[in-house]
Amino acid sequence: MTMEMVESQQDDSAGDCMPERDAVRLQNQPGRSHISQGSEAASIADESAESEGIVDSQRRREILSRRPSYRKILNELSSDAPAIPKIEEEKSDDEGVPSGIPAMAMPAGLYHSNTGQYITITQGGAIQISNPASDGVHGLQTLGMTNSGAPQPGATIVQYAGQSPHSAQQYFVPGSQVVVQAATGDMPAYQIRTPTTTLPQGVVMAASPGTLHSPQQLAEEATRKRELRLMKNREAAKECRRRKKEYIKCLESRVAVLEAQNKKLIEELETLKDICSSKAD
DNA sequence: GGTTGCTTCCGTCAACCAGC
DNA sequence: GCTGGTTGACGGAAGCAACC
Repeated sequence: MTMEMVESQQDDSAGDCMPERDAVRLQNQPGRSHISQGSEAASIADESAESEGIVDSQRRREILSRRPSYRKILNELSSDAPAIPKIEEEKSDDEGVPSGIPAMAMPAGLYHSNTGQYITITQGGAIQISNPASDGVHGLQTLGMTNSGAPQPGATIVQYAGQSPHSAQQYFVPGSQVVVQAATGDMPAYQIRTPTTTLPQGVVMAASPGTLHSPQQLAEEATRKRELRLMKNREAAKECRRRKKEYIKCLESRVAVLEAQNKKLIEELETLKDICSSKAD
């Protein structure tokens, strides 16, 4: 349990509603110092070691060390105080869902097609297909999903609003599910279903590494990897901020509870003091 | 209406860290 | 050692209120 953190958060919450970013900046003043800016922080720590000795350096390194994740901290908090809800671990997409039936309320996910496109499943259950070659956001295609009238049990038909320039597209989705282009014609359909054969989980690259020969292909692959990394990090940043907000809310509620407890104990103490003084008289 | 300051949100980068 | 997840820092954009 990191009491230092709770105390610091209590101090923060006790003050005015300074934005978290500015609060952190003020804490890290002056300049662009950052507790986890590796080389910069290390250089500061090294300089202090020379001037202030090994012990001080170690203490400084402890201060500079990275904090545990919000989920970890909050779960530790909640283990100390059962009233505080835990941040739930990410559940697999097919958890709690009958086999073969897609989870329509699945969290926003990012997937990669065998044609180099990216598929994002939004909170609302819609599927967005983007082409990284067209600057990511541009070329976004949104698909509506419906479960009604599925031709086979457990399959979700995704009706494609636009004309697909590709043929025989196949989208692999974690959770032993696969999105496939299920029909041809004027209105191509997509299905999310459990594959009959074992498929690799997660991201499937557009081509096997052995098929990449030309520098252009390598560059495209590098660009694709970068786009994928950026999109994943984008989603991770959103999730991280959400957890941070939840973490701060929990800390604030904990502060409120502790303040109430403190007030109650002070009142009890005053009552006992009065009783003792009256008995002494 | 234009400007300014503040706040919030988001995307990106870079570093750290755990799991393999 | 590599890889992918996590998160602080930073900059930009947008919204809003106060002021001129």
